[in-house]
Formats: sequence, C-alpha cells, structure tokens
Amino acid sequence: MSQAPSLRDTLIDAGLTLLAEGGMPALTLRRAAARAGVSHAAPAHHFDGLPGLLTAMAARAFVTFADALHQGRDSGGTDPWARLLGTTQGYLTFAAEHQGLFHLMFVSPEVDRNDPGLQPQATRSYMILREACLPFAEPGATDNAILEIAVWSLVHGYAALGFKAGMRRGFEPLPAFEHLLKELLAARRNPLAPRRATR
Amino acid sequence: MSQAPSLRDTLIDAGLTLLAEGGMPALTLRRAAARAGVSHAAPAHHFDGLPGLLTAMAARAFVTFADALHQGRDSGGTDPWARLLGTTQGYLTFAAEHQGLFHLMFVSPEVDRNDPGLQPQATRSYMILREACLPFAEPGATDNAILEIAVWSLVHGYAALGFKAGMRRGFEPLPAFEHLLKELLAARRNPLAPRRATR
DNA sequence: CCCGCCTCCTTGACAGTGTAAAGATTCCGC
DNA sequence: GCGGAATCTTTACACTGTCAAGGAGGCGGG
Repeated sequence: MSQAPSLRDTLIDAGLTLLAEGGMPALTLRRAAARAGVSHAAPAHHFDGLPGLLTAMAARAFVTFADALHQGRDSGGTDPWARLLGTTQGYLTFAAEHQGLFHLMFVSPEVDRNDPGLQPQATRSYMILREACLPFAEPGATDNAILEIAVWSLVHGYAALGFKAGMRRGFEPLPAFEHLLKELLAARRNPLAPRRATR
Repeated sequence: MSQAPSLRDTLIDAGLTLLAEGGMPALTLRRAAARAGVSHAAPAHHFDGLPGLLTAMAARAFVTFADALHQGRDSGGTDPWARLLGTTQGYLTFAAEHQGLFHLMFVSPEVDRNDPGLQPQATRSYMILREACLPFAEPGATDNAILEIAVWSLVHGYAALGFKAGMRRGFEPLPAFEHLLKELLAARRNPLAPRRATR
C-alpha cells in the first residue's frame, strides 16, 4: 500500500546520497539521474534545473535540521539554560555531521531561499531557536529580536568558522561554544534560570 | 621602471573583475584568460587549476579586507568601544560591498586556506580584530580567546545571515549589529572603556 | 655569431556539465 | 477504446576544466 516513491523523491534521495558521499563537487544532475536509474534529462521534468534540485534537497534538509535542534534541546536538563545550550549544540552537531547539507541550506548561492517549499521549513527551524531564547529575554519585542539574532549569529558564525580551517590561530583549539554562549548571556539575569557563577 | 605586470597578476585582476561584475557563476578560468587576452590554457602555467586562481584571488582579497577593518576602526572615536564597533562595522561593510570576495575568503570550498600565500594575510586580518578586543578582556589567555572568538563568530554569523534572505522573520528587519555587540559585552566592565548604560 | 635550451604560451582534443528540442511511451479521464 | 497529457529518452549544443604536444622567443655557453 505504501505507494512507490515518485521519481522526484528518488532524485532528491539520490542527490542527498551523492552529497553525503562526495560533497558538493560530486553532486550533479546527471549523476543523480544515473543513480536514480533514469536518463540524464529526466530531472528537468521535476525540478527547475540544478538549482531546483538543490532547493528541494535543502528543504528536506531543514526538517532533519529541525529534528537535530529538538533532539539537542531535549538531551540535557530541563532548565532554560540547558535547553538553549542543547539547542545550539544540536545546531553545531548538525553542521559538523552534515557539512554538505549545511552548505546547501545556508551558503550555496544556487538554492532559492524564498521557495515556497523551503521557506516554511526554514522559519520552523528558526522558531525552535527563538523559543529556546525566550526565557532569557526581558519583555519587549526589540529586546527579543536582539537576543535571538545574537544567539543565532553567534552559533552560526561559530559553525561556519569552525570547520573552515582558515585563520585558525596557530594551533590553539577553539574554545568550546558553551563559553561563548555563557559570555553572551552573562548580562542577562533571568529569574527562571539563575546562572551559575560566570567563571 | 614600473615593470609590466606579470600575466599572473593580470589574471588575478581579470578574475576579480569578473567576480565583481557577475558573481561566482561568471568567474571562469577561460573567461579570465580571455579577458587577460591570452589563450584558455595559459592560466595553467601560473595557477594550480581553478582552485589555484581562486586561492590567489582570496589572498589578495584579504589585504583589502584588512584595509576595511583598519578604516572602520579609525573612522569613529578613539575609545576602545568605538574602535571595536568600528572594526566590526568595517567587517560588515566589506561583506556587504564585496559579497563575491567574502564568499571566496570564508566560504568557497575550492580555495586552499592553508596556502602559504593566503594564510598570513588571513591571520593578519584576524589580528586586527583580536587587537580591538584586547581592551575588553580581563587578563588570562583563555578569557582572551573566548572573547575574541565570540566577537568574531558574532560578526561573521551576522554577516553570513544578513544577506542570505533565508529564514528572515516575516518582514522585520534585523536589529543593528551595534546592539548585538553591546549585548555581548554587557557583562564586561572594563576600566578603560566604561560602557554607557546598556539600554 | 650561433646553437641549444628553457620558459611561456597556443593549439587541439577529451570527458563532463547543464539545458533545450523533439520523438517515444505510458497512463488516465472520458 | 481512444485522445491527450504527463513522463521519460534521445540527440544535440554550448560551455566548463584539464591534459598533451608543439611553437615562438629570449638567454646563456661555446
């Protein structure tokens, strides 16, 4: 009864496999078609060219990304600090384990980030992080936005810089992200989550 | 007296022009060669393929990037806060005005970020930011590293997310970076730079 | 002076890429 | 059953990066 997967989905799967195995350079329309057992021009009927396939792949990637955030959030304690830290660590784990997908979702200029199939998944992921930030924000819309974007920028920048080896200072390893996040929240004293001593 | 520019430099210039005019997809070995007025295989004698050209371009980009940081740093006041904020704003201005170069320096998987011609320029840029952070760090090596990496991740993440329209929350604009930086430094009370009221 | 060498470049070719047009096949609604 | 639309294949084209072979030109040793 489980109906056969459409070629569209098969192609997306093939693309994801190629990306996971060989990175971006291995990801090719023709190869995805070949792996799906279909002629090289078949994908044109399901996607708007290569960017279309990449966009569809990114859309699917965002749902596993959201899973990673959820899982990280629930893997530690239940206090707001543990939940926020866990969420960001889910973020970083995903970025490290799925560099190809991460690149697709946030970096690749070829994916259309306004695509109606992608955009909702992306904002859904953002909402998870937003929710985790909420306990630390004092009331006020602009205050909320500042904290959210700060946390998001921090974790995203850390992820982006982490596995680009560029500019790594000598051989000192990067400090753990936990310290950066603690630093960012050091000025926030929230009744629900009394922080431990900063140092 | 000024000796004629080597073909190598001419090719780098051609590449930079192409990148500025048409973005990454317009940047092609053959096109760069054509614009430099040589045959399509000439670049092979000066660069290790396309990645080699990209790496050389990134190396040159890093020096104009360092200039942008310096200029931003010196464009405001002379107190540590103004200097750090100016530096980060130089960072963001560069990222916005030279998206192609920014992509090359930090994102593109094709450039070899350990290249001996690139690596020094990259760390030089990092040192500028590091220096601007110094007045805010309490003594202690790990404390230094945490603050530096936090600032760097924050500004880089903000830049990377800023012009990827992905996940932009409804239509609210991003809060100005100044607020994020202020948030990050809110817990730091430095004798040299007594911060104004946080809000 | 001139000859050989060596560096830089050109020419030509090849495997791959995305994409478009046109023909075959299959499948569904009527 | 049949017509048409959706789906896939075939073929072709303009690109790309890369490699091998060859030529032009200067430079130094004889």
